[in-house]
Amino acid sequence: MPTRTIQAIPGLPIASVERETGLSKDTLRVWERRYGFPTPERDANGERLYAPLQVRRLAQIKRLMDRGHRPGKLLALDEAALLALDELPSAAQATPGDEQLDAWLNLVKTHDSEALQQAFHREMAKRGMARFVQDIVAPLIARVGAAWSRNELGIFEEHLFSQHLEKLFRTTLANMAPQTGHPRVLLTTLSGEEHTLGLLMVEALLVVEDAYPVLLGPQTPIDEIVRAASLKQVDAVCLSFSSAYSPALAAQGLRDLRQRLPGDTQLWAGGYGVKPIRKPIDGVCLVPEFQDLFDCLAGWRSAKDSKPAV
Amino acid sequence: MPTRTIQAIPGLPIASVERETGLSKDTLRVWERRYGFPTPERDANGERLYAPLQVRRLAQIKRLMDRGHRPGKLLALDEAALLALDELPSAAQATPGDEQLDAWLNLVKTHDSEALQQAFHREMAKRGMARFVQDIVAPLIARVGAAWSRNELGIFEEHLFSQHLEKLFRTTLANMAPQTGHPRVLLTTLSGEEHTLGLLMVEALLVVEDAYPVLLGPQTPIDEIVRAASLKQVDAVCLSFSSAYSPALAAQGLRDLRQRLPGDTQLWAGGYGVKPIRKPIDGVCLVPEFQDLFDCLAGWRSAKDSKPAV
DNA sequence: TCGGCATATTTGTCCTAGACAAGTTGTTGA
DNA sequence: TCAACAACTTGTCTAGGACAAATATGCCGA
Repeated sequence: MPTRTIQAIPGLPIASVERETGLSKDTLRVWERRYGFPTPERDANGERLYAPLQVRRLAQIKRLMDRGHRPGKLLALDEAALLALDELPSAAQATPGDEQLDAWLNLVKTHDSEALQQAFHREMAKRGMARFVQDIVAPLIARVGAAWSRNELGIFEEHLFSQHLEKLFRTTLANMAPQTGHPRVLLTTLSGEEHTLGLLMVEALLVVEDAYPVLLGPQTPIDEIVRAASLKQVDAVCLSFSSAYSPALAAQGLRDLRQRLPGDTQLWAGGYGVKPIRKPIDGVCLVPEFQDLFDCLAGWRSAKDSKPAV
Repeated sequence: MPTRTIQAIPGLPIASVERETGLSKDTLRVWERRYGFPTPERDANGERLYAPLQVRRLAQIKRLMDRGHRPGKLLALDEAALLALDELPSAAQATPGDEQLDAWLNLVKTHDSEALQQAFHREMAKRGMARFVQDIVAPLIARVGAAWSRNELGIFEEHLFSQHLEKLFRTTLANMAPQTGHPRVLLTTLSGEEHTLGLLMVEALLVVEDAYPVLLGPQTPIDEIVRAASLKQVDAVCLSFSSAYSPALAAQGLRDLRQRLPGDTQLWAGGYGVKPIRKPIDGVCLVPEFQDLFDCLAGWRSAKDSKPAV
């Protein structure tokens, strides 16, 4: 068993830094050229070796960029200013939320898996699925995201939280076993959007409303969505966009998909990622809030009633 | 089943090809330079646009490389020879349940969700979890991947198949509810590796062996893995790598992680992605096959017995 | 004062082409 | 038959240069 020597780490090669920070090799090199940071050492072969401290700072800068800051500014700042930014101005931090949500956020922070799982089950039984999703889960996810960007909890806690929710929804849904129901709705995301939780929440809401969701998982290319819609004979396709997804990309993707989908197949788009889309897209139903999903559903049903035979 | 028609898009940019095939941009460019394949068009700006057919072939070549073939040979072959290679020598896996697997593959191709789900449950009950995973699920996943590379089924079928497996494992695991057991094993993947199925299979095997898995989900940065291991007090960390993950990156990541993890915490690495790693890494247990997982487990338990008090 | 539009800057990704180390294969000699 | 050495293969790194998409800034008219 090797004794761990602290100083023994000369530095990380560029590939490791890419993996750890999510900044591409090209970006790392071009930052060094343009801004003079980072300043990696070189090994005998002239290849970059990044000091662990700089890697840490790069990760911090990446986090701030995800909050909307621009690299040009961030890279000019020194250590202290960076930390100050990290603490302070996370936009809508002052959500005057319930104490209950705060209590739950605390369970997430302390990785109290058992308590969290129990609380979830209790609250779902108490409120019913629809209200549970809208009043608890969705706000809590937003809360956790905000806390992460404020560096109050790490990726580890966030992953654990996601896993608990996924487990909860999947087991609950498995027991509800929808073998029928209308409309039939295909659930997926476009390539580049990996978040599955939104889909699971929608699936849960659809099931309790006696619709028939077909969960396809994330990241389906557009032509495959079209093929799936046809083969599974769905009445609607529902896409989910997280806030990380570029609104322009989302709008473009929705237009592309709308064009290739049969006219009588509805197209719904939900999630935080569609909120910034101002202009309505022809033939696409934007569902920024879960409440709107019920409107879509009702809309389809009344349309169906007016021309019943298919 | 008719071969699916390739859509008339101009071509994929290099970044998309990297994502789809798992071949790095550098590799794609150097192959073009050295072997004259692939031969992408260029857009108005001189940037590469890869024909969908060539992307498919690149993915096929990658698959064959994971089986041990060398790129120099593969890239010199024509379409027919490549397909022949794809069929033949992998049949070394001529598991006796061959016809059965083919029958199941057919269920995947025809999106017969109900029949597939039923067959899964029946077979799991019949064989028990361990044999079910090793004899059915793992080969079937390989089969589906091969069928995809032969263009016999699309992403849609593959996603649907994955969703069924995920549902199956998650519901089964939820009911087994491990609140105790040893060793405690943290399950996750490095950043860049998104596949969750491997983790779920390992979790299932660990639970039936009376270990205590902690499922963290995919894409955890190294320092967060270290923090999670410490906070959750695990005895081992188990990473999963799919065949798309670059072996060099995997090895580098494992070395990085090994260095930061406490010496008494074991590190296991499994999945198709570790098969091409020849050189053993100091202090890391490579688990290319599920069978080897049991050896790791037994190894830990005998080591623990020899110094019981902790 | 404010919204809309044209211009300027910022920024990530792509390009070429050369180099080299680690791994694999092939050959020679004991 | 097997070890040692040479030759080849192959992925990843290097260096700037270039450009388009995203974002910021300035300007004009209402």
